[in-house]
Amino acid sequence: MNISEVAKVTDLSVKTIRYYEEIGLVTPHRSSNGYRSFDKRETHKLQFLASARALGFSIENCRSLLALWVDRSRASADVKQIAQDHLTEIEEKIISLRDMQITLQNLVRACAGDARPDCPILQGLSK
Amino acid sequence: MNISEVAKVTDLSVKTIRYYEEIGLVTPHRSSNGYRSFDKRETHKLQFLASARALGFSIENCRSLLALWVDRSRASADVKQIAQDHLTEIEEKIISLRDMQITLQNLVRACAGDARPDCPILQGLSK
DNA sequence: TCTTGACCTTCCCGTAACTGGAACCCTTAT
DNA sequence: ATAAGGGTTCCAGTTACGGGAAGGTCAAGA
Repeated sequence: MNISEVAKVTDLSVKTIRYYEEIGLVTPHRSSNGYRSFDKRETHKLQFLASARALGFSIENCRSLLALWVDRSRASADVKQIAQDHLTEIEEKIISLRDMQITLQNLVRACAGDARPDCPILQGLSK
Repeated sequence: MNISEVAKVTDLSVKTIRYYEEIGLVTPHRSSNGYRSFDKRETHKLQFLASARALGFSIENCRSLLALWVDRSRASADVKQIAQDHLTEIEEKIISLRDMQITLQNLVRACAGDARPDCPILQGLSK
């Protein structure tokens, strides 16, 4: 499969796939004309990467997960550790965003949002 | 005030303050020795910026908010618009993170996390 | 006076994970 | 012959700074 076809089935952009090759996540063969050629295995890797990225794993975590995925003798504990750590990060981000949300909601609610200059939002920010 | 002192009172890093000057958010005077010298006004701007950044506003939004802040003839509607848009972004991020969280929680729960290779997390990612 | 240490300066590189664009090659159809 | 629609590489830009080098400035102590 050529790159644009793989892009379609994996729902990744052509640019992204080239980037993943550049950083060593996939290693497609090359046709005689120099075009990348993706077999089933490399395509499946890209699908795996797409799923992991969709769950917010960093590229480096994806690299680790991919290595565990191809390693038949892995321990599931190693996978779980990565996932658990990532989950913790997600929870922290949610908490941080929620704090911002609450503060902002209060400011927005208090602001008339009309033509007058008085603005509780700006007041809140200048303290 | 010299830069390190301002850094302390604003709780911004020295690097960050220099960066804010570079992109035109603040314009400190210079002492005869070339050191930056922050008066009350510039220091207050930095405090404003620190608050806005803490609420997750982008630098460009901070620039707009700062302009409205110094503009005595602003309409509070303009401020509210920026805040409301940002609030929407935050809500979208939270939703996205919560989706990831739920999916990941299910995978992590299903994974034994022991020495065996069987791993529902990897299975979930390879679909 | 000299030196030491703590300031300050500018300048340049690196980060994450790509995206956009330029310049150019390959293939197929008209 | 040419045009359209693939493909290729390489370079620059994105966000909001942080790290570090090379070097000027200042106040205090020996």
